[in-house]
Amino acid sequence: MGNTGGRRKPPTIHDVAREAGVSRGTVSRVLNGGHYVSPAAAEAVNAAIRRTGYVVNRHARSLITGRSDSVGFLLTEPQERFFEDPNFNVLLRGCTQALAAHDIPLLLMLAGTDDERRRITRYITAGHVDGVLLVSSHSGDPVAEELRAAGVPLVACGKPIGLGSKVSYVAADDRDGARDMVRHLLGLGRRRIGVVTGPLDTPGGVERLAGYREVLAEAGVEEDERLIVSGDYSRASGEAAAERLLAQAPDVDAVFVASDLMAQGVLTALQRADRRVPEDVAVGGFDDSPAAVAVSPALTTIRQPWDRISAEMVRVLLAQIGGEDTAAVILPTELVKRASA
Amino acid sequence: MGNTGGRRKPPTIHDVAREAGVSRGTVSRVLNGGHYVSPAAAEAVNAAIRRTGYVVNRHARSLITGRSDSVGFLLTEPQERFFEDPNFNVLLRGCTQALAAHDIPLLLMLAGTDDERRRITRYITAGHVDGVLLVSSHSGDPVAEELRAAGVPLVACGKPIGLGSKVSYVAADDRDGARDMVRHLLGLGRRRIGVVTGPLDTPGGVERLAGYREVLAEAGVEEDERLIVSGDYSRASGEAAAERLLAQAPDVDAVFVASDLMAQGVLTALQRADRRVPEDVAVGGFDDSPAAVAVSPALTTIRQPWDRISAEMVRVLLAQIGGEDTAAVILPTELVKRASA
DNA sequence: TTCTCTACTGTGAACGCTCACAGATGCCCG
DNA sequence: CGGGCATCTGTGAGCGTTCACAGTAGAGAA
Repeated sequence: MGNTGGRRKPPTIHDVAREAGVSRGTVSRVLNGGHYVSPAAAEAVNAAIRRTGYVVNRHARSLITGRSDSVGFLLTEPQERFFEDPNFNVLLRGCTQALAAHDIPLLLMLAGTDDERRRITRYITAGHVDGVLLVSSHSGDPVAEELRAAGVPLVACGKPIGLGSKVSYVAADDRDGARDMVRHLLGLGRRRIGVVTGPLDTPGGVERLAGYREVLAEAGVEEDERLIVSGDYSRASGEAAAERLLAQAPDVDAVFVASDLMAQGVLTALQRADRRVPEDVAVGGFDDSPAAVAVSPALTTIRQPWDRISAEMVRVLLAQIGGEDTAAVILPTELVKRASA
Repeated sequence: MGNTGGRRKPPTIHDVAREAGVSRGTVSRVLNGGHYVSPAAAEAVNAAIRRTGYVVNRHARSLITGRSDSVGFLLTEPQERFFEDPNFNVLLRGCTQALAAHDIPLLLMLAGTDDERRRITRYITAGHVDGVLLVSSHSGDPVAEELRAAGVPLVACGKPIGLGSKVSYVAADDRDGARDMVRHLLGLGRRRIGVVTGPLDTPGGVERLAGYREVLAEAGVEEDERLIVSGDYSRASGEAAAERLLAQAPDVDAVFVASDLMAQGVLTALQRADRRVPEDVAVGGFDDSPAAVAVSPALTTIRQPWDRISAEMVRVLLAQIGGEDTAAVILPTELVKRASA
């Protein structure tokens, strides 16, 4: 097969100008906003563009403007965790589409190895993208630090935990979501409420646990360390955590699990231990991922507004690229009641 | 916060040349292969590059070479189906990493709406990417046709079904995988083997069904239309298909399901109908997705070599960009035995 | 010596665009 | 009627690179 047909040389701004009977400058002005052009000229140019099928050469434009009109979507560190997580897909898709609306392509960047990390950092700091959407649960991510230091516009998904310079971020209100869920479990009359936390070096992990603690304290339920176990958001870790929980606190009557994926594992473990859900043990998840309805009983869970998160990330990043000062954005979550609690 | 620090103007090839005491041309030669440069000059240039932190400006390079040194990863049509599919992630990651090794960024392109389709087609045909990795199960995909007609290097994942000009593709050997699975079920002594096919407007759907038929014919088992039901690769469709199957052919003693996701649904339906797996009904999946081990019993399934598929797609695409004629690549699958069959 | 060949190096032009600036036109106001 | 202003248009320069070409130097052959 091969390149049958080949690619013809595309028309340039010059061709359009000649076709429309105006100068390059006028065509350029029409292309960029259209200020200070007469209606007649604009019309002629647009017609010529249509006729010639002209598309701007972004390389030439970028060369002079210094902008690349593209942004990077950077995933650092534990790729498996995210790639297994359906929310990642929703986020990636949302960002891609939000950017597409601005005609800005998204470059996918996966920093797994140190070598990749170096390459990507160089690529970004060299100005090949205008800004970066960062997904990194890691505390004190060195790539993020370096990019921030280089003054690269940066918006993180989720609160970047740890230290260092301040970074704009967009996140769901993890703590408040956790509070809602635990309140719901309390409302069901449960008092021995366990928790399977996420990794405690991630903001989500920390915040969801904090919400759990707050509500119990508020309600006057005394805290019991045996009711607290932790996982790493994976299904398998949820299963293992639930086993530990059952061993440490056999009288548990509800579990708040910090992710649906882990909740799947918890359900498996409970089933094996012959505990009925929700009669014996109510289970609450977090994420409202597809997994939540795939299991039986369907999971009561906390929905994170991923579509809004991605849209906000893009909005904030573009604002930052535009030179504005941007702050953190926290979006509300929603309790989704299903069969498991 | 905002742009504290700001971005300094990066060094150019000119700066490097001055620093190394040579001309632009020599630096450029070192950058591109290093032929016809004296060892001394090359050394001086490399030292200067290291000292200045120079990174080539890809826009300037692209402007003159006409190459963009980037490729698009294009997903057309039913986005939900793919985004729910964990294999998609593996593929995407594999392609990104394989390209990264060549220092080529991957642009993610999602063609959902007609508007997006138009925009993306224009973007690609304008030469903003050198080639396209295409994921599209759709028959006669108009975007693919248009790209092919424009002479854009193109490699599809899976055999593009239907008509039109020939397109290079990389695929797992669906038919052979199906054969392996059905042979395995026969080997277990099952004779009333049902099948839940994928959508029959996709190559995978067609090929896997063909493999099923071939083996049964070979084995002298007479075909029974009641044993054939179809789904769309989604979990829910698998569940519905299994219900139909049980109603039409209650004596079914094995089911070959064309995807693990659907197999999950099949398992649910069988459980509800009080059929034990694998004792009453053996179940074979396809994909070896994470879902395969997440369910109980764990799925016997066919593993597709996704890591090799992505690597091959990139290899073939780069060859095609380099002007070579490329053909289809078919990779072998592997039977993974677990509890369900 | 002179001529040729190879290895290497520097120079200008060009890629397609935007931007700053200068010029032109028309209008309103003094 | 001239000056100021707003609106519109064309022109040249330059963004950072590669590429073709010309040119230099040294080695080896005639």
